Amino acid sequence: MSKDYKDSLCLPKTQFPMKANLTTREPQIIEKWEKEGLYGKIMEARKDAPVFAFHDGPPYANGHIHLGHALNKILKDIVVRSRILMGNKVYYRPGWDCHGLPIELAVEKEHGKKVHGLDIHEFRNFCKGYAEKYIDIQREEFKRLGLLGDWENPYRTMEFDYEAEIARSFIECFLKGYVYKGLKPVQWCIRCQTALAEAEVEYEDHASPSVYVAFPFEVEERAKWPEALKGFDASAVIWTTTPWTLPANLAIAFHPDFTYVAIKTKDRVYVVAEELMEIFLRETGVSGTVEGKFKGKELDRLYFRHPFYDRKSVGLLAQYVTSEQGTGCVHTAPGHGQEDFISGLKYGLEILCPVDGKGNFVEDLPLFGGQNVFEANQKVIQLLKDKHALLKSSTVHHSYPHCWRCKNPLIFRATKQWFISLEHDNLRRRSLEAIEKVQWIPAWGRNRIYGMIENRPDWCLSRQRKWGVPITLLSCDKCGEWVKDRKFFDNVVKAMEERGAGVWFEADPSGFLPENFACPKCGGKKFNAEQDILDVWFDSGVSHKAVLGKNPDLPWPSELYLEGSDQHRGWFHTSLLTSMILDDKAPYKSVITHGFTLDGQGRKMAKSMGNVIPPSEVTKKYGAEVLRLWVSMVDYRDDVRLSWDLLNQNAEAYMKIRNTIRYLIGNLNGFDPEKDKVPVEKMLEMDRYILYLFNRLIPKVVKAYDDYAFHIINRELLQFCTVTLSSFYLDIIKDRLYCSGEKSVERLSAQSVLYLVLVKMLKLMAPILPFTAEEAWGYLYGENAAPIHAEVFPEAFVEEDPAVIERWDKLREVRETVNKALETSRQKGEIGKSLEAKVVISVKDGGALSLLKQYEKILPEVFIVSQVEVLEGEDPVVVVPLEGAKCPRCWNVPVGFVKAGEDELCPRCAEVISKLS
RNA sequence: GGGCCUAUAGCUCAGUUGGCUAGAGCGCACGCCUGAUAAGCGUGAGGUCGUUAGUUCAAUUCUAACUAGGCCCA
Repeated sequence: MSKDYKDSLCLPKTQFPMKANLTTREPQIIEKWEKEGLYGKIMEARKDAPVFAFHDGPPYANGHIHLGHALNKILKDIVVRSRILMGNKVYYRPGWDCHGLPIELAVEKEHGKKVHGLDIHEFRNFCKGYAEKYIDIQREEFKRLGLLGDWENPYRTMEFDYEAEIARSFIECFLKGYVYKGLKPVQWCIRCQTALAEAEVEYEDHASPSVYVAFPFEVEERAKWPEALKGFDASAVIWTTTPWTLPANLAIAFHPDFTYVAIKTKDRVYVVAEELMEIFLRETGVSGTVEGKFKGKELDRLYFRHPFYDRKSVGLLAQYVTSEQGTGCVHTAPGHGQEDFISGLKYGLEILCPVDGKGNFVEDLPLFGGQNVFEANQKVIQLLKDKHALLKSSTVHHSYPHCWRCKNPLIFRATKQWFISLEHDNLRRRSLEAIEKVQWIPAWGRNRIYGMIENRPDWCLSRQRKWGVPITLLSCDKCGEWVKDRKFFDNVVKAMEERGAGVWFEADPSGFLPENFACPKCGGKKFNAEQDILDVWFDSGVSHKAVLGKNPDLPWPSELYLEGSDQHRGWFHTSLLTSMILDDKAPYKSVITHGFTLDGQGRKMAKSMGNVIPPSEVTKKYGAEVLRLWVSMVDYRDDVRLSWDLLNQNAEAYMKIRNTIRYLIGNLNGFDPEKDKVPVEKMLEMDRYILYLFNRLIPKVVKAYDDYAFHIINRELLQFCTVTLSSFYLDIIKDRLYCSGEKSVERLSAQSVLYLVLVKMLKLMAPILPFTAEEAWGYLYGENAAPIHAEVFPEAFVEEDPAVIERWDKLREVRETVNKALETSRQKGEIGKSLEAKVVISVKDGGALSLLKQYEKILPEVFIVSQVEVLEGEDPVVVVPLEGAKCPRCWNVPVGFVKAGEDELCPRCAEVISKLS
């Protein structure tokens, strides 16, 4: 029985725990970062460095963060951290969007009826408190993900100076002539006499009249009619469930690509869409024959006679015309419907709305003046019947919008609203031109936002709400002229800076007028103040004004915006428009979008589906690093999937990386880089080979950071750890590390590689795995070392020898063949571990033969076998199980033994032992 | 219904301007090791490249339609 030689080996040794215990360790590291002021230290270290301007899009201050937030903010954090390691100064100032309807609704829900009794200031205070509460909650949730930034000083759209900036920006838009007041249909409750937002609408079953109405073609234009109609006096038939809107009818919409048919009955000719003809005939009981067909586009701008007023109704084309119900000829009243309104704008129609806030027709409306709209339904139907315009009248039950407060049915009613004109000063065209100058990542983002800006209607800015920044305009009571006095606006903005946007509601805003101000138009002295507030999209849309350019570290324009792809319609869009108005330039140079988070099956995450994974549960179960690793694994430009299964996969990948790091640290035990580092040119060739491979990895990873292609980094780092290091290099050098003399050149050479790789690799992964990088950094350099997060990325650091790389790539191929042969032998039960084998390689190819001959001495090490013989011949690889005794120290089966004390050891071990004593 | 986008092994990704038997890692299966041990190593099985048509000598790659999914409109 030979003695135990374990003590004579240099086995890996470290306190770096194998078990990450992220759920408890991460919060400790975060606390440490805060305590030592890590972010301040980094900013200090980059004091004179070039600034990378990055602007945070503000999440809405409502509710807990969800996975989408986590994805977004972790991506941003990887950007921030990687740019810092590229040597830039990056000031990340997080923001929150604080105003708006969802918070108002939440406050109303929270406080119940009590809220209705509150005056506007008390109500706004409740809203403010609510937003603050959720900012605090979200801030903690974000910090838990390891996000680096100025969390003590975020920007908040409800901050007084921010509110003042919103007002100032709006005033600029107004004074530059972009802002006008126009009509727009909104959901309206005639009982509460108020506009309702979509979120306040409840859909319930409702019984409505259903009528088919004929609109005769204008006979005077017969020449322009489709051929099929020319011989007849034809009528287009519309279908509606709101007969009371017929007095406001100004148009009939057709689908340009639908086929329409002329149906001849015994006394008239009706036009309906071919696809809906059958339903039409069945519903109305009309019978007739098809006399001809034509496309909807032939009806563009033809005129029809209104069934009971002496006026025309124009034919227009619209994509929204459906072939699922109705007749394919859609009654259009621009004052009473969203789509009707859009079409009305497009065709230059009046936004006619002869209905007041109580739901009564205005007094001067012929035939129905003063009547309630719902009660007027039957009278309209009767009138249609009298005019022989009614084909059929019945009742339908369908889902219809109701007021969530009083539960009464709503109507669509045009109301006066403030708009930003897309045409004023060529805003639309200039914006489109600006889009071309921005780099969109991925590239299709350009098409998406371009199409939206190209086709969007004017921006409706006003909301009949309380929690927001008021539209600070006054109109003359006498002549209606809007006050454009600079001094007045300055006073308003100044007051807001001091006391917040609420000042507008405190007293009569006329008080902000200069003394003795009179209307320049009529000399009037009495003014009325607007009570509406601004769309919250305007708030966040001017963040570039309120946040950028006020601090040298956060300049305007921003280098980068990074948000979900829904923001092409949202923040990117509104920011662009306001910036074009205010500065005639986009506020960003490049824009990155990421996709949405879906479940493991690629389905949307929803409470009702039970597939929601809250970030807090991920950090609780796995830790932020695992979530961050997931973010870096997926190609975020497309939608991304997350499931517990996927997290598990990432937890294992994390363990692989962590164990590799741990092993490197463990084997560097006792290694003093100052004294022990072997210069590259004196290293063993295999060690240099690994260094070359790692050397190639560095620029690849740094470039991927620069390109924001994080999933490439994930793959490259993980593969380097598993393939190059763990299964190849580390496995091979075990013998050298453990069994060679502690300070032998063989061992120090390998340790030098481990050291270089570890230090540089930690920096490369620090943006993705900041906690782990920091933890390992501490084991290398001690707890008080300069933080890894203020380091810079490594650069390629050795001159590669391509011949070495080529030779070793080839040797690795041979190694694979040898492994297959060993496995076969193992399956046969001839050997267990590979050290029990001798390998005989026979090759014919001259080049390969000389290569193997050249390396014959170290091949046992490379293949992790005891002996290797290289022959010229045809048999590729023969595995010979070795029966002989193994060296009790290194477990190799040597060709010959050497006496060392009481035992026989292999020559190498004998020498090492002899030097020990 | 419209605009934009996506679809390659169970999962996450590669696949240069169309051209060898479509790759990797993970997972899985089987095995080895017990001196990285709640670790490490080896081997292997998995793909009609969403479907269908078209262009071409040749299509995962180009075109169209369809299907499924996502975002934004309506």
